[in-house]
Amino acid sequence: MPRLADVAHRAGVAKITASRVLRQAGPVAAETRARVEQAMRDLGYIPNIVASNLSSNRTRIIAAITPGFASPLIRDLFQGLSDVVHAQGYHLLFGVADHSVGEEEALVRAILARRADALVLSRTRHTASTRQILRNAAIPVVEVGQLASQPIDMTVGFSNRAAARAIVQHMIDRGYRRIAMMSEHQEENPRSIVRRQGYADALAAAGLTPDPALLIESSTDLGAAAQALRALRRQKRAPDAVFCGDDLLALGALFECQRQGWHVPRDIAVAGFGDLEYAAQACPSITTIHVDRISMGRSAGEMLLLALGGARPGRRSLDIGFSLIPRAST
Amino acid sequence: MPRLADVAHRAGVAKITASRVLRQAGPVAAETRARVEQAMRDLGYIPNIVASNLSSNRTRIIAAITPGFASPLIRDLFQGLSDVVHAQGYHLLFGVADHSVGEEEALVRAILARRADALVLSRTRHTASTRQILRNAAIPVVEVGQLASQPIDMTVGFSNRAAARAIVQHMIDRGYRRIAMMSEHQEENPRSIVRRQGYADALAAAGLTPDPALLIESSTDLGAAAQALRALRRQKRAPDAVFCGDDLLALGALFECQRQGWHVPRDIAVAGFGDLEYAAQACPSITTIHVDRISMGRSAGEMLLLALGGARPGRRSLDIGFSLIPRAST
DNA sequence: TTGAAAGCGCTAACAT
DNA sequence: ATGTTAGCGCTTTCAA
Repeated sequence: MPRLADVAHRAGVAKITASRVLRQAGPVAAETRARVEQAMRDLGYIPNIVASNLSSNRTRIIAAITPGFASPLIRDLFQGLSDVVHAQGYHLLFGVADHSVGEEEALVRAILARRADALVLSRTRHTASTRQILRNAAIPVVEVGQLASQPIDMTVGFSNRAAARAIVQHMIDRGYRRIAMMSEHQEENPRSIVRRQGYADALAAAGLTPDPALLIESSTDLGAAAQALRALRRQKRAPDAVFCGDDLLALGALFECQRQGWHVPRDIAVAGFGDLEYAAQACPSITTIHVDRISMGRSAGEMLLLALGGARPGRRSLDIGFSLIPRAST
Repeated sequence: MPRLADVAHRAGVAKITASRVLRQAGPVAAETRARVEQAMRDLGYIPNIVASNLSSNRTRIIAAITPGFASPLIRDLFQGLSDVVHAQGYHLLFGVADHSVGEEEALVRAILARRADALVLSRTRHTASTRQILRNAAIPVVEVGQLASQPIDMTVGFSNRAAARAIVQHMIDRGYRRIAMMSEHQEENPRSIVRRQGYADALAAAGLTPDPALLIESSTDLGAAAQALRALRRQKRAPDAVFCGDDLLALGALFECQRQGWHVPRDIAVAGFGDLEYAAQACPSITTIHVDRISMGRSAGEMLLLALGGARPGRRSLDIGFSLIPRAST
């Protein structure tokens, strides 16, 4: 493989001049530049960025730690993020930490060892030692999704609690009184906890007594959601509405209603969370919370790029908000 | 930041000995090892993998070029892939090439410049020069998804054509005769082309005359699918069945049937592709093609790891197949 | 089992 | 505008 020295030799210049052409940095005469570029083409030169990384102490790698690729949040987030950072020559390196926070810590170490320039965390709970390691590393870090109350560095997201509260409030306004909540097990999805808090907030604000029998867990699976809905309906005092912590659960509940011949929203109202592609088109369409996930990713990327550019902007926390989308299902 | 030399000094050994402990390579006395490990802990040492990369000429980075994160195929594929490669200390680096093949070539160059040890391509059409560059680079490459007929190196996937043929064949067997096909525009999704071929294969095998009026395009969007279905039904000789090139389109079509009061499958049968989570639970459940996407990703990872381990296995092409899942919608 | 010396291919800092 | 020198922090090779 040709090295920069080979290019320089062929162009009749010193290595550093070829390097300047490569990086488009520093002053190079147009004529010299052309000669070097020609030499690069002639040799089929592909720079060794690893060497560049070592020498310059920057990798142009942004690492991202995620619980997996499954969720639409993650998917759109990374779409927006990669759009923004690719445009500046950065690449995204992924670490998947599905399970424990301990796993996260090991990943953080591995990523620091790779000298990533910046880090994206799509989870806001971390071990104390993870926080410490990251503070020491002094690279830009952005926590994204649920807005972090005590960010390690920066955070972009929205309040799941406020959003859940808003949608339950909406159901109360519509006249529903026995509102159930179906959500994932908290271990699986930490957001369930805060969404439940928002649900409780709304009930409390309306002076409604929460009924533990109306809280039901379901894995993220339409079949499980259908089963959970049946369980709710079997109760003596069945709910007149159900808030699902996720549009996928809402869709499962909706299909179950169709199978059983329960009219939505007359027999039971259904609300979801996330505004996934099918929520607007379902029959009936599903009331939900919309979050601009792609722009969340973009904003995260922009904050990182700004920080990488040396600017340490005032705003270390960006609440991108949410919107309530009332539809036919409530 | 502490360097390996600092660790070595503190442990009273030479750099190389500390290096051997770090890499768990080469012979080190248990007692020496313990001293070095203690020194690492004392100093909070985090190795500089960039330096290691340069020196050893391996990065333990597997790069993946994808058209985006949106599709379930990509999502599950990378889930499986990352599971397998993380376990061996490899990390995944992403490049998104949504648009042109020219963009892909630039990305391939960038990735080779980063000295990725291996590459995953989730698209099987490439420029001649991309193929050439990759051949020269001589790193393991796996093309995944649609099984490549002329793989650059290795390929894991299935035949979209055979799968489409199978499902249309199934519809014919069920007695449907005017079978429409709804699919994405080929520019957006190259798989549409081969799925259409499979559709044509099945019609031809059954001696049915293909009717161009029954071919309709729709973007991957439930609203667009609903609109496309209405257009099909408005025709003088309306179809009695529609094969959607994607479960999402099938879901959109199904919802439209619900809204219009068209009975599925009596008024019109609907089939999809992909067996997404909602296909089994929809009302009625949707006939579709199932592909084990996660295991496809795992297999791709295993092939790469094998090749990286020096083995150049006989099988450079792995067809993981598909299965037809007949359900209530047909 | 341990170590000394010589790079890996590039860029930073300081000339000229 | 161009060049020289000296590393970046590790691993390889060879030797003891």
